[in-house]
Amino acid sequence: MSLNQAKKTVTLADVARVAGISKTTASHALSGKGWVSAATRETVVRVASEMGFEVDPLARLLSNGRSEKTIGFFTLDIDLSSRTRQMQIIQAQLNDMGYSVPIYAYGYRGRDALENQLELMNNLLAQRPRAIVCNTSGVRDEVLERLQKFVDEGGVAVCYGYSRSAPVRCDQVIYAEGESHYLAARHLIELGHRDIGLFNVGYRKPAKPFLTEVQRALGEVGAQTREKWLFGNDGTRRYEEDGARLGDEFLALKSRPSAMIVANDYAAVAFMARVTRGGISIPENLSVVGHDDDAIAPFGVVALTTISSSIEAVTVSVIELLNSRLLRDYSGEPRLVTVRGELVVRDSTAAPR
Amino acid sequence: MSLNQAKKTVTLADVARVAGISKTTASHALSGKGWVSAATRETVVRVASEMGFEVDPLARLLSNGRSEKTIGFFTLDIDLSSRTRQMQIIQAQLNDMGYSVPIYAYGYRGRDALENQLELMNNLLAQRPRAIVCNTSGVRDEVLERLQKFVDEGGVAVCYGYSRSAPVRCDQVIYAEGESHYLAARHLIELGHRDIGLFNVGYRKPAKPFLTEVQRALGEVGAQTREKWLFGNDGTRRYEEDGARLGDEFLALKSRPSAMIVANDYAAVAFMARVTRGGISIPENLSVVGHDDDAIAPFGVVALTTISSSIEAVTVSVIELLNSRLLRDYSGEPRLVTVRGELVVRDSTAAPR
DNA sequence: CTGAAAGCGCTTACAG
DNA sequence: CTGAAAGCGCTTACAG
Repeated sequence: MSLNQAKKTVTLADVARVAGISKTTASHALSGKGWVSAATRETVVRVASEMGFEVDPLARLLSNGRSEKTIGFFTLDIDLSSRTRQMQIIQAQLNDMGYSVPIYAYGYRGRDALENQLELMNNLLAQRPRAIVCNTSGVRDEVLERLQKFVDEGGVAVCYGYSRSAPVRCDQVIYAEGESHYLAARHLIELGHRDIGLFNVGYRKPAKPFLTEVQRALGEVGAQTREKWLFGNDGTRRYEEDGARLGDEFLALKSRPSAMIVANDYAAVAFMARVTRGGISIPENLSVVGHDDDAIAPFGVVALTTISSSIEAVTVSVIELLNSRLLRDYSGEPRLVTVRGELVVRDSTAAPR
Repeated sequence: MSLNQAKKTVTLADVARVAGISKTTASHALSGKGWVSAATRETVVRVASEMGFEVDPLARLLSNGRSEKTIGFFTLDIDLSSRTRQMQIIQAQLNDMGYSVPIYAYGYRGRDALENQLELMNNLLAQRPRAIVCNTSGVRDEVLERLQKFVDEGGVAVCYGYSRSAPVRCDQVIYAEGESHYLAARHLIELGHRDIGLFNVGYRKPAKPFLTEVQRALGEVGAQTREKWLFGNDGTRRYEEDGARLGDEFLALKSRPSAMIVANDYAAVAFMARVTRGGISIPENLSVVGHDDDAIAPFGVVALTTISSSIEAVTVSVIELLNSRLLRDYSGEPRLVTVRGELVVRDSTAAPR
């Protein structure tokens, strides 16, 4: 709008003037701090509501420090998976506790260059929230350093993410990703599989904890992974599209593994559909295990065996850690909670051949 | 943290003192506004960075009005569907244009009581963003009134949502939901179906534009909907769960329709899986059409025929409307852009029997 | 119980 | 080119 017709909003001073008292008293009356006679308070409250007065949170913040009722949520990617559902649940719970919980996210996967991440964190920090919940998945160390500073200055932060604990001295809950993949591999091995392929989302090839844990499981029975059967992607597409591509690559294989571990249920469901239509029947010719136990898992071409990533448990822990700091004033050492996945057997896995 | 050891952060005044100049000049040097000698500017910039100075956005805001570089995103529900992908894309584009785009959402479906909605909007407004993008789906009029006030005060807002244009005098893009369902119904009717069932998410029964448009299509061939075949839900579960329940209800039906229009692809996919395992084959015994063309649509038990909700088109329009106001300083009358869905035929529909 | 005054950290006319 | 001063809208010792 070119004409900045900003209607003068009503301020505390206006209220005070109309009510015939000082700003100080008006402030006290409205906030409930300090002493004010019942009569005065009543007048002020009435006048304020008549005039449509609302305190400017900015001014309040500037004059008194931290924003007590807001908790910032930092996450790089809001994907269409249980992970986002998890964020929602955390947010909902905090809302119920009376906090405002704006989400600082940066578009979708593949856009989170360091510079963008830093800016995002700075924007969040600028709100001076009471606390910060940080999904550390994909977050760079430089960004976590800023978070560390926030903590050092007396802010409370709770981080959650995969495998490695983030380099921040704050409460954390981590999901033991490697162990989960180990579970998946063990399940397949016990069924008799030795030729196992891997697919990871967001990495060119299955990376660290995923790959090594599957190799460990395989090693226990004298088997190993094969380079040809290691798949990944660049993490910019949707899970289903990645899964379908994987299906194409799989169908093009000269020699195929008898089982696939696909690190995302949506990708796994799309993969199964593509491969089934390519003539492979699951689980007769191919076993598939997913990851996350997303809502879609039971409803694909065949009900998907998967690893529950304990969305629930992570959520509960995050809230609990936060509560102990916020409500119970706990101020001890940072705590680390580890959550494990569980195997959920459905119909997509069976003995090979 | 009980001991509020907040390290004194460095302020503009500190920088000015160390650089041996006034706050005014320091401010000018840093912001690039007003005249400052090159030498002074250089000194100030160096000192500032040495001291790790960063302007407090709050103070800046309080002293100069609106927050130029932030655009607030208001949406009630971040569901796990294309709708969220759409939000991400809009956010990403705005990020690329240099805006910070915090998301103000309120947990998940079913939690958005008026009171909560209002508070959410107030929190967003408190940021004094340059602009607001508002997904009006499910948003109450009282909340939109607040948004109207924002617009009246010179803020720019763009709303987008289903069917009805929101009661706000601002640019809007609406998705013609009713027409889309009409398309779905026509498609089925042309295939020969007369017995069509409906499922809507978030409503107890298929509501206004959905129901009436399907009835219109049916009316054109002298057919009509049947009360028994109208399904809905309360909108608090995940789409897949809703779809599975629908499947159970469908299987329990004494007489069944020959086709179902399911207003969400995830629900439709789960519905198909459940019903298929219950012995119904699609499309031989039952045709199904979904809605949204979500990423999952092609990958269920059978590839789903659906209506694309033109996520892309909505996104483009929202950005364009925003740009014309923000970049090109357009300040004319509010504009209304209508976007239509398109039928995407896949394998879940065929002639009945 | 009430109020004058200082202060939060910046920006911006306005006067040199 | 530079700076003293007022102001953004509130809160909070501190003094009545």
